[in-house]
Amino acid sequence: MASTIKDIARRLNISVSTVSYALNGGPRSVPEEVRDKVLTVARELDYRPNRVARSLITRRSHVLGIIPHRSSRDLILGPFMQHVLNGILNEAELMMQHVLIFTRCDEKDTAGTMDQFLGGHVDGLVFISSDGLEPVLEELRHRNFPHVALSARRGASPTVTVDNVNGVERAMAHLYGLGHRKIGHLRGIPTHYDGWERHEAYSDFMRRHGLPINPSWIVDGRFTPFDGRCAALKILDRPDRPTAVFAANDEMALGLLEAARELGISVPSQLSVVGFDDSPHAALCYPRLTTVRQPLNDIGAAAARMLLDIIEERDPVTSLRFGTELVIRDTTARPTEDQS
Amino acid sequence: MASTIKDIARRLNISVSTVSYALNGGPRSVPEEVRDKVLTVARELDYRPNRVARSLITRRSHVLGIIPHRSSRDLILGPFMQHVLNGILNEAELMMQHVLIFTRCDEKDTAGTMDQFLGGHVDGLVFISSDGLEPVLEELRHRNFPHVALSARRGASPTVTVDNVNGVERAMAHLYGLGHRKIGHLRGIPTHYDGWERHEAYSDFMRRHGLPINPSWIVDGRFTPFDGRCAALKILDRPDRPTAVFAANDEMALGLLEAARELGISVPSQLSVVGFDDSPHAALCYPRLTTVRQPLNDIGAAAARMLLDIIEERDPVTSLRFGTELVIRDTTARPTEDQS
DNA sequence: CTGAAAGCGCTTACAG
DNA sequence: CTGAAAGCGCTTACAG
Repeated sequence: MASTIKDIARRLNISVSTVSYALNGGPRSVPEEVRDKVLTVARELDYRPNRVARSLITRRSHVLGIIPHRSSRDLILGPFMQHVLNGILNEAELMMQHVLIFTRCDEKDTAGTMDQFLGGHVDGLVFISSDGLEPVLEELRHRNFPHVALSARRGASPTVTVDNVNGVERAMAHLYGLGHRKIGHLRGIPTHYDGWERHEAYSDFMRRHGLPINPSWIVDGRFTPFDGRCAALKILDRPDRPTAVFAANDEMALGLLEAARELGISVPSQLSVVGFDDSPHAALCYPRLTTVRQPLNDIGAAAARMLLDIIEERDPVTSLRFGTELVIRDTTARPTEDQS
Repeated sequence: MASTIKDIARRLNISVSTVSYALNGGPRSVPEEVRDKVLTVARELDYRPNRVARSLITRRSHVLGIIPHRSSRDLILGPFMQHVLNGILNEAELMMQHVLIFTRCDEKDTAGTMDQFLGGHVDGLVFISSDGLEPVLEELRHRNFPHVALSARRGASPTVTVDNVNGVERAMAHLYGLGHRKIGHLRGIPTHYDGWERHEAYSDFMRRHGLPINPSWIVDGRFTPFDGRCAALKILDRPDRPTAVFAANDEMALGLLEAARELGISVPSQLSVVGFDDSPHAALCYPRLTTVRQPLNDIGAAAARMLLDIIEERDPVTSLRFGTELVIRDTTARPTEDQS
């Protein structure tokens, strides 16, 4: 059986309060010799403080909760989640917090979900995506429970987002500037806010420039290379295929590149491709991917910091939006004459 | 203020025990009408059970702890961690457990580290790597605290490992079979058990086949593409470069491919490359990477399951080793005549 | 200055 | 069958 402060107190014939104060170095001061004795006995007994008992009183666990996005039955950790999580973890470490990932998060069972979230295991929550979780966010707001959402509509809950509209604008303007007029889109999950916003921005650009939006040039995918490949096959394997495709993220663009290779369509000479994210592999694949960079690590770190600010009732910052940058590499070029 | 079972009990003039039994549906039975009233009031008061209070008594948090490997000051979530974590999360979900990632894990401060681990936040621990944490594992064993280690020497603590020796053997035999005799190695962190074991297996193969081991053909890296590129540059940018290189993981192999491209060395005609992992990008890069596949997701899932088995004192399974498979793609070929 | 006691929100033996 | 009580391991006002 593990030892407790009671055991230490008994051994030294002092009160538990003194032991507690000695162990924590405050707030009440303890004579140095007593403190030393407590520390010695603690070591002898292999004492480890029970943080759960403490957090029952202090109402702080020093753990940040993460709610991953679930694009299907199982949880897929793509580069987006990977790098955002990396940012969260590094920032959490600096702030001396741990990170708990909630696995079960049934959209239909709001009550059960709330039970998990509010059970005291975490001091606050970072939602990787708000997709399907509006009722949960709503209740969290109502209960005033600290939370931050990525990929969510700005306004209601505190958010850390990326400027999708601006990012897509850069990508599309680049393609348009090269001479592309027939531009397709590998769309993300439409209920996913970023996916939705990028598609909106794409459509908006096409309309504004009087370009034809061909429905068969727009196919959905769940942000994976596999989905990207399948979707790309549908778009590219037809006589009236577009001369360029903008993919909602790099993973799908990678799948698109693969599909093009399979169909013998050479990139960028016969097809231009732009992705979104600038995940590390965008620079390692071949041809190297032209893409819209968003600072995934920084977004994660900012979300973690904002969450702790809310938990500790500091600044009233409630939303942050990161800019993007177009990274031109080797998958984009002018369309060839006969294509236009 | 959030409501508690006391509030419910007071409202209905019944005891907290009855409320507790009603809410939990047992173990004591409660008349249906009382149960209904309790549930109604609970809803009215927006009652959420405090799981921390419960876990103080039951000594179960239903949370599995993860200790990531830290290759440098900050935590790097490469594909290895990504897919292992994915396996852990999916399995944890099936087992109704959440997952807590420990951010702070100072190798020098064993006591402080143990405080975190044993604080009651988690029921057990999965170590992504044992690198630098032997003293911690030792104490965990001594205290009989449930834990499982990946990338660790089999024997002391329960482990889930991959058969590195066999995997490397396949990779090397493939290169040797193609006619390669001058084979270099992009080595992982030597204190990392998998990295160490792969290097041992590489050396062993070279020796057994009477091949020359040239120290300048072996360079270390921390498993990242960036390190792979730097290391590869050292190996390749010299007159007596090897005709093939075996990289300790795919990420470094990807960096190697990039370095070769920069140096104008064409793969596979002038240089053969084999990686390890078969992470998704191995099939998406160009040329597609020949590599040793290990079932990362399954390894994570198995570790999670083994941990819960230990926590709940089921089977006495204490170690599991997964096999590998050579996936031949486009980065390996016979060496050209003039190279031999 | 230090000890006895209340209490965090639960679960569960123990009485009645 | 149900309530009063003890207790999980702590923290911290409250007495002395």
